[in-house]
Amino acid sequence: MAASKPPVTAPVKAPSKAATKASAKTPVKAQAQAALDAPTTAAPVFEPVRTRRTFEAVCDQIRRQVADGSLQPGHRLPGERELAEQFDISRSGVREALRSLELAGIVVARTGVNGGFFIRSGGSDGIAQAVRDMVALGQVPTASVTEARIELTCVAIRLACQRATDAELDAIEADIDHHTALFRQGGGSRDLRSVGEFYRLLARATHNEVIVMLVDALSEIVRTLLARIDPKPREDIIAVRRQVLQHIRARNADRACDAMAAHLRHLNDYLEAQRQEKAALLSPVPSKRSKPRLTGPAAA
Amino acid sequence: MAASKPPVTAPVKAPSKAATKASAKTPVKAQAQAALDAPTTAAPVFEPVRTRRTFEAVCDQIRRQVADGSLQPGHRLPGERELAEQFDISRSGVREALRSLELAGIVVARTGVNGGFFIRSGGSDGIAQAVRDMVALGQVPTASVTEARIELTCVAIRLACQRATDAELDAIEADIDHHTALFRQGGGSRDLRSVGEFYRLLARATHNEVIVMLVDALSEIVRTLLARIDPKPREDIIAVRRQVLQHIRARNADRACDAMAAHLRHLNDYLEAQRQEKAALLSPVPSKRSKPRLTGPAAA
DNA sequence: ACAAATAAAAGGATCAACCAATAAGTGGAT
DNA sequence: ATCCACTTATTGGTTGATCCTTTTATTTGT
Repeated sequence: MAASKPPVTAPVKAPSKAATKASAKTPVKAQAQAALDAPTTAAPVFEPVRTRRTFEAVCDQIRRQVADGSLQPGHRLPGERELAEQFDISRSGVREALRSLELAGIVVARTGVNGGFFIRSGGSDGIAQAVRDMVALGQVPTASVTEARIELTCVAIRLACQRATDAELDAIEADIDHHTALFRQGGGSRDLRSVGEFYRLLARATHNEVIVMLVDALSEIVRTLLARIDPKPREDIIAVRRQVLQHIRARNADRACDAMAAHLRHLNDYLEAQRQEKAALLSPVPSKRSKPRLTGPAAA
Repeated sequence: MAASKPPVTAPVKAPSKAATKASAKTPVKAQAQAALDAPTTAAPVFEPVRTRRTFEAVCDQIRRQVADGSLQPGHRLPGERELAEQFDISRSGVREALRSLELAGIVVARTGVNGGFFIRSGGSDGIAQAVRDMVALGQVPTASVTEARIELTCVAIRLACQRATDAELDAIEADIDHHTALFRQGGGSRDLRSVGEFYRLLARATHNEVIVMLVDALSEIVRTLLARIDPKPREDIIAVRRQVLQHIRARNADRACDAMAAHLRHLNDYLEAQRQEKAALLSPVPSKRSKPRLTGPAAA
């Protein structure tokens, strides 16, 4: 049966598929290893290449097919069991690969009959997650994040001034009106969640999806970074947004940028001050509450 | 023995750890499901929450500990087997979680005794990968990518004009000199690889790590997007870089930006033309060379 | 004292089940 | 004929046991 269908995917492992599966499994690893232990002698002209675990090879094959259009959004991959057979690896290996692709936002899993893994269409969470991880891990100060966000927002405003259609600007205005109503209504603290909608709509007016993705990601990061801090000047936010929108309508990029940047900077300072205040309260008791680390620093 | 060590990680699954493991395993999923099928009645005020597969819960716990500093770069996680015991899940689940974290650049695996999973320190490949995936998948036109890159580079230049130290600018100049030597030497096609170094150094002069990450990612994307197209104007590139550097040294952001943007736009046009030309050659034969898709479009 | 052999620890991979969710079919009651 | 409940097959989700490979620490032999 395996011979009847076209060899859609190249087996990840070795030459052929022996019956007992006790065939050689080393060649892939040998190649990877040879590329890996280049002893960093002269100029670093070599690609990272990295160790090739089986699931990585699977990921690469699928990624490549997505990249060159062989696999398009909505398409369905063969089932885990069938993929395992085609790649000639175990189902676990396939699953690890699919996990990774799913985490990266490439595919999405659906259970049940007629389920399976499908190529995703939209979604830009991947970038947000990546930036968030960098922030959490790389000791990037939050100031850098907010600054980058300010700069990117200004870029978006300038492009929007050149390209925004009336319909898009109307959508922004509708969003502002929506928020105004929520505030008047006494919408409590829950409305912080939709702060990003304004920026997303603004970015969309640039007609550049990459800008949308980046602005969206950074806005979301800042939002979660400074979450649960309750900012007072709500009316301010509304006012500034209306102001920025009017400047954009007038195609006056400079004034729109200035207003936006000043607002964001001010807001950032305010929130940063609160953060420091809160940190000062907590600093006499670094405490290590009850969250021990998994293990201590590594020996190496 | 399990009781002697502190409960470092909360078991992912249910209440307790029964001896036979035949205990209930539904509560986590039940909760997730309850949160999931909120029928979208009123305003979308709920967090995405998403279905909680076990490995996702594991990822979240580790991510959280990384985020709040309990786990810092260099630290070592317990072994897969021990983690499986602590989380009270199978080793496969732990592996899937660790795979995901590794793909995201959070941890790195080392085999052998005294090996294990370690928290990574640097690295910004995650963003590049995310953007690349979006491009491959989301049908983002390459023009959007290059435009975003141009805008971001200008942002970097402006910030660099404000903050760059002489040492940083000297480093850029050294890089340019290095490339000049390579070109004169007739370095062939290999030198395209290090195009990004200039932009990385430039971005680093902003003293904003997020900008560095973003510029780096976009530069790398553009580089791979337009790979194997051999640009003629090499001397041009060197000349423009020197020019931009001089403008930055003079703290003249506007002129530096203009020079850079004009150059990038021109280069982009040139490469885009080549791309279209190449596409025109290929279009009469869409061919589907020998790379069949895994399956056809989904029924759903 | 140094080198080779060995043991141990850790990730890497596989297999064979079984569980859970779900779309599609089946069949009876209205 | 229509509609609802039930069954079923398929597919991802999870488990645990078993083995392989790599790497370091230790032992052992000269």
